Amino acid sequence: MEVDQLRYFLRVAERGNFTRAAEELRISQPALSRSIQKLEEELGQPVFERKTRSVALTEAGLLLQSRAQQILTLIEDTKSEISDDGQSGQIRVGAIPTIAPYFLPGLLRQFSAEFPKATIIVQEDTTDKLLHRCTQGEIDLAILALPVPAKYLEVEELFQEELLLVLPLEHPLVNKAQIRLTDIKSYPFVLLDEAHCLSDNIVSFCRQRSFHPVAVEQTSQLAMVQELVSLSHGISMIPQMARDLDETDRRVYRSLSGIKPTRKIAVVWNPYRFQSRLQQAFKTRLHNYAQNRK
Amino acid sequence: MEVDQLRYFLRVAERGNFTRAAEELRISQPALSRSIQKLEEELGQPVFERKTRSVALTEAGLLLQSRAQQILTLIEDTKSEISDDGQSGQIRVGAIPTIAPYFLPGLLRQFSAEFPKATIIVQEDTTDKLLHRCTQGEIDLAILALPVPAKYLEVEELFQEELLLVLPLEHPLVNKAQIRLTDIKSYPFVLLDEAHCLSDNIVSFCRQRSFHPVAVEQTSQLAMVQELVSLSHGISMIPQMARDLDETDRRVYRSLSGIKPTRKIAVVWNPYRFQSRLQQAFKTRLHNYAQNRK
DNA sequence: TTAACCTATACCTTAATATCATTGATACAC
DNA sequence: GTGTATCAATGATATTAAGGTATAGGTTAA
Repeated sequence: MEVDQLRYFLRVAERGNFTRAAEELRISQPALSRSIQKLEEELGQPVFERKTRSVALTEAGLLLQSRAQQILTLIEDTKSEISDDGQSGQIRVGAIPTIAPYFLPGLLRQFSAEFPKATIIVQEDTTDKLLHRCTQGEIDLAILALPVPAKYLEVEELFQEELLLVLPLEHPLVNKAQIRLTDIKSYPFVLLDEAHCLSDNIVSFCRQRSFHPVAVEQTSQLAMVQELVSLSHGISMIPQMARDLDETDRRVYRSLSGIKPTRKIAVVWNPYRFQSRLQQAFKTRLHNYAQNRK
Repeated sequence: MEVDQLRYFLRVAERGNFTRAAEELRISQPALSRSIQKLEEELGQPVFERKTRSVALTEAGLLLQSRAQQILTLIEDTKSEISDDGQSGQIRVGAIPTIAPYFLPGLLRQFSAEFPKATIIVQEDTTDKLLHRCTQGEIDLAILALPVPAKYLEVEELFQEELLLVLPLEHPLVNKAQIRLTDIKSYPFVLLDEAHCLSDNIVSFCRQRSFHPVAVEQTSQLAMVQELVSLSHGISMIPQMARDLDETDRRVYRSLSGIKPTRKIAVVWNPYRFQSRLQQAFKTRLHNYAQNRK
């Protein structure tokens, strides 16, 4: 049983298709077929049930899948652990799009200065995809907003931040001394599309106070939300960190009176994997940076 | 990092010598050297410190040793687990020399009849070597006498049996109606050499009753002890199971009056390794056989 | 200094694994 | 129902990696 065979096997299992898996593995399809054949020969039974348009795992294959995963992870972690000098290496950080551009740059600049030999790879994605990648070991840690359905993952809260109301310049509420939640009920909202958890945060906050914001427009970027608000397409709520970097005067930010909407930012990682010293250093710097942000 | 590389590495680490390890691995020494070199290249640092007459593990090597062990065990167990049909496969049983020939044949006959496809390999060795092999996964289970210093191993007692006094035909004690421990104090003993735990059992039993048996002769086999007793070299104690198979009339077996010396027989295995269904079947048959022995 | 002992290197052979081209089988569209 | 697209498997061939032999090179011990 060879390491490559296991790697190949897992990819086929994931894709359910030899041809596709072979492409991703950058080997030819016949090579992949034969590799799996050898594996099956050694195990004395097939691991895939070949259907006409796809392949499915057999019972033995299902068992092998989890074991192969373990074996490869153990090998990967062994290599990291041995090469761990606490200074060089790479850290793969995931973050949701409503955090990444507003929070990471400062942290990364600071961290890179302290650890010049380290390579940091940032991946932006939605919460559920980041959690999946974290579980799979494709990223080392993820920075996202609570709540997270994080089974088998470690979660540590970093900080809480306010969501600010953002209004067009000429909006009637701009001149109101105190804006309460009930005041905004009747105005249409501009929100991020449903893949983003920020919308969930906002909607669930409103719902708890028994109204459902009417979204007139759904976009995929926070900057777009801000621009649309400036153009009077609606009002919205924007995290403090995004507001801090917004220097325009074409829109107005206001803090709600009464109970303020907030979101909690947390870091998530897979505790079953080896944590390099560099990773640990990154996490402590992350906590410090989160504390001293203001 | 290849599976073979890890296998090679572990052997060199164990032997502390490339040439010797290569012989055991049945590859040439240069092939082994190169394989380790590639491994070190991948890890970015040496795993062995080459001394002039031997090689020692570096810090990285020490780390790799335990990880490599884990990885190979995981791979082995995965293969067993997948190929496990509950009928075929092999079981490697270890037993101490004072148990193996008297206890195992009957059990093995019975087990082989029920599981004709199974292969059973019996290895006779001393208690500490068997425990070590069990820990290393070189044998699946061991049958030996308590007490066992079995860290990280599972121990289950099978049964207890009496140690019988064995005397030459013309020995003065033969005609005594009841023989007590105090009666034998003055007679010289024939014992197994110190590698065998049966001697420990006997000596510790006597010691607890405050006398130390004088050994005039030390042999390495129980059959030899029996023969020497017949030739009046001394007296001894023999486990019940060995007495049961001894059909000669050239020596006399007697049960001691009062507190009788005994030994406890137990089965030991490594709970951290995968237990095949065949192995589990063997263990239940082993328990049954031990119970119904009489 | 020489012999013994080890590991590393150079060079060659063999075996494993890849690729390319193609077949064979099934599903789906028209 | 015939044609076409989709896949995995196979055969022939090329490439690459691993292993073997011979030997160099370095260190210890007699």
